[in-house]
Amino acid sequence: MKKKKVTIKDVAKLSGTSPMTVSRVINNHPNVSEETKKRVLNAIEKLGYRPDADARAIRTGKTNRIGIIVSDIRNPFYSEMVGHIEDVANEKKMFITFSDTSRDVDTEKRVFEEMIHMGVDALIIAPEGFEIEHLSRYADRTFILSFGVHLPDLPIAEVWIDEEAGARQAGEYLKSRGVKKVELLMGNPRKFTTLARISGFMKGFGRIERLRHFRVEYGETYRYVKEVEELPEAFFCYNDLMAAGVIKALKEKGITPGKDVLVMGYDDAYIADILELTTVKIPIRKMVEIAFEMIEKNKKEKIRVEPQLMVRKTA
Amino acid sequence: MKKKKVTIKDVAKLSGTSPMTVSRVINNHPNVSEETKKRVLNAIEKLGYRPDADARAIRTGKTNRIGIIVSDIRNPFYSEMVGHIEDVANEKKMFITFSDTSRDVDTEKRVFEEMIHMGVDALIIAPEGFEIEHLSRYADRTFILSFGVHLPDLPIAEVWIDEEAGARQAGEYLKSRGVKKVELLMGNPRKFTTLARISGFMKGFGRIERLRHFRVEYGETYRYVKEVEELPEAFFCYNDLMAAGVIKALKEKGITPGKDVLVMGYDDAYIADILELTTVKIPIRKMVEIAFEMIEKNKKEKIRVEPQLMVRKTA
DNA sequence: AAATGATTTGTTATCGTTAACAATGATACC
DNA sequence: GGTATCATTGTTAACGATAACAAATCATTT
Repeated sequence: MKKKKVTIKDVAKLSGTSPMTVSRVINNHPNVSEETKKRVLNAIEKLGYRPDADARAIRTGKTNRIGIIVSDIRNPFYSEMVGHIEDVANEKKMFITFSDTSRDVDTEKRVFEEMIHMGVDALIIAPEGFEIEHLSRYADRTFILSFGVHLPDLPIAEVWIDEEAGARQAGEYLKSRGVKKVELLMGNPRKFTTLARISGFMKGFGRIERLRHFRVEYGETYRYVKEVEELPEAFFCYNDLMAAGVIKALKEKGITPGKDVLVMGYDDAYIADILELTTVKIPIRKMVEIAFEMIEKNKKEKIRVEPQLMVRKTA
Repeated sequence: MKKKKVTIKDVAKLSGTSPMTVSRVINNHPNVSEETKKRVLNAIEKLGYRPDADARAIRTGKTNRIGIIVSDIRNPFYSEMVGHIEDVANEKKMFITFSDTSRDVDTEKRVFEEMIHMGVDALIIAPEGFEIEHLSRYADRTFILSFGVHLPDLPIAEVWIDEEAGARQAGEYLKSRGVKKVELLMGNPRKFTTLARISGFMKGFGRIERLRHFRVEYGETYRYVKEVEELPEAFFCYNDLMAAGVIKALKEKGITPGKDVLVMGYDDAYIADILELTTVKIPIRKMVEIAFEMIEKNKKEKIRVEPQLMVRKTA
């Protein structure tokens, strides 16, 4: 049924050389005569040979694979992130081994361990609930990079988002618009990110009227706002998806976002553009570039990036 | 710097057995005495041993990897698809090797070949521009499954979407609403999918007023509708993203989608819900389940699924 | 022409695991 | 007791590639 594999030996035989010579050809080693090189390449072409990545990995220790772990690929922030990483990986002809944990901490833990053990040249994680000790146990096995979250005590690379600064801008902006009563619609209160956004916002805005935590899903805030009786002057949401839920609920109540009630999101996913949502932009593309730079140079630094206010129509 | 790898030999030494016995333990072979099993497991625990996936792959031919190739992970249809596949893969403890071709045909060709050669147990593709011969050359090397697109002449597995039937429903619906003049805002005219949706729609609706092709991006239709002078009574869009662009443009023109002009999308991505978009739902979750069923049973069939009309507010 | 050095090629061993077979020890049966 | 039977364990070789070394070839110098 399945065609048998063409190996380096087949190529060697057909081209009348040794496996080693073939290996040298496919790896562009300098000391191969033009003539044999040609013969080998012919044979490769004729047989449709391609080196076996796994065999290489086992011998050289280099896998040419980058692992990515995110908590929910359906969230535009993460699709955006993965999309950009893919762009770069394609350029460099690397493969991506991808995992989505569905925000489940146990799954997260498991796939993290498995990725380390299956062998990746670098592992990019957008940590949701990683426990510190757990992570640090493996920090010396692979190049691990935290994408977004700042974990000061861990000896791993980071491109971290200064969430405090970002949320603070949002707070200051809403304050400057004369808002007095805000309600925050946040995510998981045990996540660093959530905490940072809350505290940042408060630094910029001052006292908060109300604070609620939801699962980071569009339907959650929709249902809440739909049912709530007393509306604030403004909502600041954990991300754009949740803001989308708010907007929809408001509209159904006959309330115009941006006029009667202000709504702000976070991330600047593409729905923000579609909905004219005022939000805080995270520079994903730039972050990915920095990440690859660090991976390539094996620099285990912690680089900070700052989000930026995007004023549109809803606030 | 990097910690050296713990291998099966280390475990054997520590537990006073042979590598083969250890192998048997980790693979749950029956004939291992309880006693040695315990000793081995202890040693594994103590050393933090995990089998090397690459070594296994090379020896057994099974990689435990599933390859996915999509054209744009930022498109909600594909994030949804990948998300569901991940859910199942997680259950089965398989890894996913993922590739995004950015709709580039050459990249698509390249990663396809590379995936085949790097070794995956199955390869799920959502083909954009695959050329037939190219695909069939590899059809006997790996289990290849086309997700969505119907390629009748190719000897590969499929869970294909009956786009004609889906688009036809849309056409019939719009006709039943008394619409006379429609405009179709479609994608790449060389894609099977595009063609099927056009012809299906015409079967349901009849004569079409106008037909345009765009890159499958939100901004494209937005700019177009923004500038166009004469509006039809209804738009039927290639997907929800493009419909989102239309809606935004209409609103900016002071036109209410669903009242003055009807707008329909396709896919039923989550923005459809957010925007109250009338659309055609593709049953992704179900498709993924069928796909895995086929992969597991090694059944090279072509299963058809039918989309379903979702009436909301914009049409 | 012999010696030297540089270039090109081949050999052997190994990466971590498992398949196939061999060996050991225990148990059962006549 | 001796042999057949079974469960358990170990040995060897191999998967496909490459690193490290050795050998062969060629060109260059004296």
